[in-house]
Amino acid sequence: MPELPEVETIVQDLNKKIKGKRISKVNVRLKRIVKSENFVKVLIGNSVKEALRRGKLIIFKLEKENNYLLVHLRMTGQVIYQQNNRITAGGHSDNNDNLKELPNKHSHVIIYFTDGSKLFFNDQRQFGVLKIVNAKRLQEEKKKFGIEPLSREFNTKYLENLIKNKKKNIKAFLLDQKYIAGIGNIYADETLFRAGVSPTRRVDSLTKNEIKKIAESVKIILKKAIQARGTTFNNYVDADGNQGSFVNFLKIYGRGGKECKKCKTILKKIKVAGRGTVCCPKCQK
DNA sequence: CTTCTTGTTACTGA
DNA sequence: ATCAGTAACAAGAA
Repeated sequence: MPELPEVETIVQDLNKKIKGKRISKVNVRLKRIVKSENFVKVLIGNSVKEALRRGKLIIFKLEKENNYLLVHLRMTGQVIYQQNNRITAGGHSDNNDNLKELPNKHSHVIIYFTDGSKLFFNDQRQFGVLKIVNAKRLQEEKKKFGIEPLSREFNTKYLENLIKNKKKNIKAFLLDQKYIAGIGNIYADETLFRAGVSPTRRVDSLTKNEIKKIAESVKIILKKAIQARGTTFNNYVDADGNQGSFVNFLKIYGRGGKECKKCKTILKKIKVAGRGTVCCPKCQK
């Protein structure tokens, strides 16, 4: 599941690959994925100035007329860059089919560049979204997101102010993109385990020290995950088709029923905020 | 066959 | 207004 670290990895990779490349052709094989009428028209003849990220959203700044291509991968979306019939940029993958011939049956949009390279948007579940927006609309889209957790402004004090007068549980709060942008199920669970806070705790019950721990843990976990080029829990792959290695550092996600790495207590799998949630009843209070 | 999975939005009822 | 819960979206794994 592409969350902030996975999207960041993809964006960094793509930035090295497609800056300045001009689009010669666009093939929309599944119309539902594309939410803009002018999608093909805007892209053809345009070029990519740079790739950016806001939360889990990929933003391609286009050269012409202040337009932007927005890509949200949702659960199973992939953005794969292919040059000379060899894959050099990755995304979330399933069945390692990114290593096979592209396009495959999940390749819903293909962007062709004038130098012969291609960008594939693949999505098994077809929940991903591609659209074209202008500068004004981009600002509106960006405004829906809360603070970037890796920004300087995000610290204990900021988080303290953010949760003021809120009554949600902390897991639902961390997952809510309008408060903090980019955290999904994996990193919410890992963050709360590291902070020693139960996912079911209401935010108005947290002590100042717990808030501090959570703010610090968010940053540390996300930074480490980016360093590891993301989490390949199922099938995510990095720029060279290799797996993101953060799966080796997961302490809690996907480990329900197994022993806690800290205290050997059997980890609980529960449902919080409508999401499968793993926590240690002893380490997380 | 059923159930579960994940991100997001929409909707319900409290 | 705020919050919890659930359905919906689609496809596949178990």
